[in-house]
Amino acid sequence: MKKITLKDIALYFHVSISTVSKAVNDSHEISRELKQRIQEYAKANHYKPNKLALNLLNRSTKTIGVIVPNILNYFFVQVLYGIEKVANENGYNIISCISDESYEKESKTLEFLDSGTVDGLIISLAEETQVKERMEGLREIMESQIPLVLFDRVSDLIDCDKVIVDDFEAGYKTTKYFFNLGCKNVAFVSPIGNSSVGKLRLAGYKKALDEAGRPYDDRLVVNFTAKDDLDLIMSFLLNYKTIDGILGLDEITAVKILHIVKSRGYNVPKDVSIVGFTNGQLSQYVTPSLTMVSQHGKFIGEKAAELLIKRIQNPDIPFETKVVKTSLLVRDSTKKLQ
Amino acid sequence: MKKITLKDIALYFHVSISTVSKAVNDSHEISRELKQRIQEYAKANHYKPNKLALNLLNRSTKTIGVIVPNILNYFFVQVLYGIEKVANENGYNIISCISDESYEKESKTLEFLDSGTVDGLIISLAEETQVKERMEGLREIMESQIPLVLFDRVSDLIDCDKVIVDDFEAGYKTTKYFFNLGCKNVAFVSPIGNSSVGKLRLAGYKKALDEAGRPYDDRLVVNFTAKDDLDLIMSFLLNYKTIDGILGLDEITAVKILHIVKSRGYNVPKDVSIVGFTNGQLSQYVTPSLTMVSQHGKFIGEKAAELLIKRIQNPDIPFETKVVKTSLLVRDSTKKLQ
DNA sequence: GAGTAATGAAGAAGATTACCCTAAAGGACA
DNA sequence: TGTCCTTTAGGGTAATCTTCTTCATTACTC
Repeated sequence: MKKITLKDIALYFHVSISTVSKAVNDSHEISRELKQRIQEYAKANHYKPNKLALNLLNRSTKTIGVIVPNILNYFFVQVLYGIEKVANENGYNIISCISDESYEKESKTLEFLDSGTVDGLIISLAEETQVKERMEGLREIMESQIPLVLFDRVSDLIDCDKVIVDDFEAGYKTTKYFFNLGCKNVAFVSPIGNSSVGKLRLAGYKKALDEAGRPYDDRLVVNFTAKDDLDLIMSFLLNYKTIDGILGLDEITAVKILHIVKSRGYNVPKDVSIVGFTNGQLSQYVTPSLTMVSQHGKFIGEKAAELLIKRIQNPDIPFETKVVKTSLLVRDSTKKLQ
Repeated sequence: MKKITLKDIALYFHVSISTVSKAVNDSHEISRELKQRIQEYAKANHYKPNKLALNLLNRSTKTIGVIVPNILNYFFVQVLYGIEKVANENGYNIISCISDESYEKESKTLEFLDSGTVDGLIISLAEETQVKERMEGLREIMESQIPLVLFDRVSDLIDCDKVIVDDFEAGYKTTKYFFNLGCKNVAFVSPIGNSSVGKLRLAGYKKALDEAGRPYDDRLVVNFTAKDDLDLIMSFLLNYKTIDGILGLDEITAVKILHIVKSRGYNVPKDVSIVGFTNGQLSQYVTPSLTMVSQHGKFIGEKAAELLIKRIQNPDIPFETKVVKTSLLVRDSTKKLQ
């Protein structure tokens, strides 16, 4: 017993398909009596208009595609939550995909989502895509005229709506904050050294160094990947100099650093202050609770979705870039101001 | 400059649509020369077959719908990750929806996903749906013959493939574990008292009590909702009796309990042992690290996706229920065995 | 006259809708 | 009161969305 269609109903009542269509849509062109019989029959047989046919007819799917690099990262989950909220309020559903930081997977996903499946796209680029500047996939999308919003991990090579975090300022402000606390040697530990986001924060860090008249020491800047042993890396760092401030570029990194530092006998925040990026659940509940730079993930998601829906409805307005300011949530992992 | 279709190309070359279709699909029926010209033109103009039309033609979308109650819960993110992995390996994409524990939102989503949008569904029920046993939406789905897999929050009223956690056994084993540690008064703190999952774990808890010959004290069983003040509730609990073991039914609850208990001057695990459910990142990094019951979220997601894809390919095999065993990850929040 | 190569026409997937047709009813007018 | 014209109720036709596939239909060649 497969899905019932207008055709089946038409056959049953010996009327035309359009009559049935009008009947189920309660058109006044159909007599009360016939309409009622058809509607009852339709209901009894669980008739539902086939969405695929309607989508084809209307050239719209009321669906937006989202591609994030990593769903186990709480920041992206927050963004996703924000997107879903706004999308839902506007009658859209989201089809969410994970690029796993891989250009290839991102491209394949893009190809899947191209060509009618979605009304628009919200994307944060895979690290590989950013590093290698492989924009072919996105170019295709742009040429297909599919509304596109990039967030967080964006690219200057693509002209579209964007929602970004003011990462340069965040790096700058946070580093200055360390200095205000009295820190002398502030390390910068990044699992995303290759992404635009990581680079901007580093630039901010350097500017703060510069303004404070301190030399830039690249041995205090540590890039690592998932394959590396953070424990080992931190041990080199801590043996190199008397570190009294550490900036971790995402939540899990900050938490891991805290663990490692504590396990080596340092007191946080007395000996070492730690600040992390992305305010999630983790940072609140570790001991001591971590001072964090919040990027307002949910808010970013909401803005991205709003921007996209606006563009879907009005494709010709000029592109917009929304900059979301970060805020510092001071907790117990940074010593008090002197 | 909108999307180019076969028709447009046909018009350009003054040939029929079917010729173009065959040409772009590299059919041997078309002369080499014409084929090449058409293919070049198609490529130059970024022709892509319209997925909607193909979906309609093939009556398949290579998309599976997923509805989870809450995406900010790490367990569901893990499941989602597992689903995405298997789906992706099999050429499926996922359209993910959040029910926010609300029956109404779940129903609306179900309606959206019904009627052709997806090839199959993977769902964990909203708490409201479970409590009120409102199965109308799911019944519709079943009658539409859409392949369906329920996981974690399931219902006996619906006959379909299921992936469940052995929550009864988990509740039982964990409670027994507390007794083996020497605990006398084990509290049971649940934010999901109304869901099947919560009830099963409680039943296991009772069985362990029973076997140990201890009386069931319902003041040791605490149900609360997001609106309630857990701090206050815990204070009542701790004042009521000398609690020396607490079972928290999800990760964030366990972590919060740990915080509250510690802040009241108790030593964990010396005075009170704590065990939580769902092994995420939180529990590893709090101090002391929490002993957790792992439900293997990613594995559940993988199994659910496998089950669904199997059913899509073969709709007539009998329904299956996969039970996933939990495992206890002993860490520092439970005292040592005596 | 048969075989082959190259192309086109038509139908199918499912739904909507602008437009058309038919019959009966209503109204006007001599 | 009979005839003609106009309405309108009720329903059907066909176009449309895009693609693929099956089955012709040509025009050659041997």
